[in-house]
Amino acid sequence: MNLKELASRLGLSPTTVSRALNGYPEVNEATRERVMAAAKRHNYHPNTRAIRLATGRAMAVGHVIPVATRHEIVNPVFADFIAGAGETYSRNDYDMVLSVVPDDQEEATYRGMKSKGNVDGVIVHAPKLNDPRIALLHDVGLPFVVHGRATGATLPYSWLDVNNRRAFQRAAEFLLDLGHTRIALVNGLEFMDFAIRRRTGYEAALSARGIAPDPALMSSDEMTEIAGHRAARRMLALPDRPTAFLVASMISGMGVRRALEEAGLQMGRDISVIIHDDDLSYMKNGDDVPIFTATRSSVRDAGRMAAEMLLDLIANPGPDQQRLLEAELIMGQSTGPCPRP
Amino acid sequence: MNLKELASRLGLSPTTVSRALNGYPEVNEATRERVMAAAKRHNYHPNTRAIRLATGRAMAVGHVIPVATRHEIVNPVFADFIAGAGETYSRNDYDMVLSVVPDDQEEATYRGMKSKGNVDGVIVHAPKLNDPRIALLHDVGLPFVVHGRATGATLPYSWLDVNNRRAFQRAAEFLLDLGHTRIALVNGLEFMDFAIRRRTGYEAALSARGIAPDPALMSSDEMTEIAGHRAARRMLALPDRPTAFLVASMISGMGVRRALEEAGLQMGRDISVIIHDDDLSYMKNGDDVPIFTATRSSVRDAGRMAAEMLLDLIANPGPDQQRLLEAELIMGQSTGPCPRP
DNA sequence: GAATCGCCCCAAACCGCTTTGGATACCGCA
DNA sequence: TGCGGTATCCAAAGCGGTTTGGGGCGATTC
Repeated sequence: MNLKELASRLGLSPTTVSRALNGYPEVNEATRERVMAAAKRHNYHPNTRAIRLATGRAMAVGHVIPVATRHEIVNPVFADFIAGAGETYSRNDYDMVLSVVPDDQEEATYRGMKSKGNVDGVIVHAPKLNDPRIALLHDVGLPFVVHGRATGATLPYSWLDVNNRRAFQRAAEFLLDLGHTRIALVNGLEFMDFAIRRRTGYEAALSARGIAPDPALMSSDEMTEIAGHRAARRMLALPDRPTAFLVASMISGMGVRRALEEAGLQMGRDISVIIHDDDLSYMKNGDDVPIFTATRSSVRDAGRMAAEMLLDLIANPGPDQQRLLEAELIMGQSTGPCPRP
Repeated sequence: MNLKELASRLGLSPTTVSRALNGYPEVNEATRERVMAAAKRHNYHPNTRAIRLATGRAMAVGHVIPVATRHEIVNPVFADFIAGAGETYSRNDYDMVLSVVPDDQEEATYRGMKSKGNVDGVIVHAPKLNDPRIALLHDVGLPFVVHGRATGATLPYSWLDVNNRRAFQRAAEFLLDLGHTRIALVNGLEFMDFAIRRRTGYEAALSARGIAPDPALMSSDEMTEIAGHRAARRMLALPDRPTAFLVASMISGMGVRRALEEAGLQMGRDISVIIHDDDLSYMKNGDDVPIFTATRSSVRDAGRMAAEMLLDLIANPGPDQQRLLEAELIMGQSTGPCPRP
């Protein structure tokens, strides 16, 4: 069942039927209803491929996932972001196309998307320091929204980010207020922009209290259980071990917790831990009472909002949009006063 | 730069240029090279939208992710499967379109995909007992491959699955061989087909040794850290507590481990644990030496293979294909002889 | 009563490619 | 010399929609 056939069944021209279905004014209201009814009755859905060619719009947005030989972006945070963005796309009848490509083909992929015209815009994931993708996408001329920010980018661009600096600053201050001075940072990889911001927030809080950040208490690694465990274990073995941990993710936090348990330390009493909680749907920080005290910001909501920004940008190409989200500090059972005042 | 323009620059017809680029024989080899060179020089990429309309193929496959009010399919396993499938699609110039839809709109989504024609086939995720999607997709007439199997389905269909039953049977036998008799099963939700198969494998192993499965040692819940912890804690509090655990996933396993540590039990010595390891890229079961003894099967590889099966099915619609993968039993540090012989 | 105006509708062009059905030129061969 | 065959290319008709540029007709205006 296509437009032409539907039109002939109705004794109308394809033009009129198309207009009736798309809400154009130059069609009698009675006719429109007749068309609508017939479309429903015959289960007519316009062919997406034809619409796309005729309108010149892809009605789709791309997410490029570089699959690296070295570091994986395919991480649990990504899954939830995608889920959030996908909800927005579905609501707006857009398709989400995911391209999983070797990281050395990322540039070619973006250029190809533009010239092949299979997407109207893209979301940029996991920006790095001086991320080259921003200049690239400007050059290519594809609307885009960055999830996060790229320190060092000279060109303006649209982004949505969590205030990572402030979140970690507040978390550190909270620990300081509890009397902790030996506060460890178990950070993500520091070529990732968000990790840099978190470190600066942490350092700022310490410095403001006259505490010099101790490199021995700072680690930067992948946000896995293993890496979290490894970092915490090393730090706990120090002669002047930390009394508190600031940890980059829920998963890292589980590794840290394992190290604490191995060391016979009780979380919340002997030692404090604050994690950053992306509020992942399948990895909740506790049921009702949070396990970890946390800086929380739903990455799923971020996905929803970033997608909305992008669709808006595609619909009316205007000035760049920015949106900075604040994380909330959630009180859990993993923090308490410093046992060694 | 489009085909027509490229053709006129070359002094050729669009027909010839199209044929030259697509490798058809009815074009002079010298001409073909001239065309190829010009295409490269002018950075010509055929418009995807036009190709799709002209050929009637979408060059895309769909993955429908129902986002439930009740249970989430957006889980970490899903992310890795997608990554694997995406690699296959990229290699074959197919797009992957993800549809995140409320679960009550799943049927409408599949039907819409067919009539709107934006995908050539779909992958079905997380099949349930008597999954209605199989009959639906038969009805709709969209090629599909199921990741897993749906017990109770009457129609034939293509699938790729891990031999979950045998994996859990072997794991249970391994524990039995170590002298364990009180073996607990921390399973996933049992409306999921794979969870049912795992349970039957577990039960079969016990029954074969004359041990009646004890309902108190069997739990079925979401595969989260929290749920794993909850289940293990409950079982450890039993008067006749288990000496070994068979656990559905890496994440559940982390919850189980937490419960063990709380109970002061050392994994591998006081108590044994075997998990199922999907070999997730960001949640490895240890670096070189596995943390957990595990039944391992890469879900990423599964994604790659399922996608290949689907593309094959689309290219040459033939008989259904099935593929059953065996999990390997990986020796880790979490198992040992039963301390209470 | 003629000119003007809206309201509805339609024919046809167009989006950029593929594919069918020739057309032309040149070849070898009878 | 003439004819079938082959190699090479092209014009045009699609794919299934959207959109432009009217056209017919009854109502309104002068």
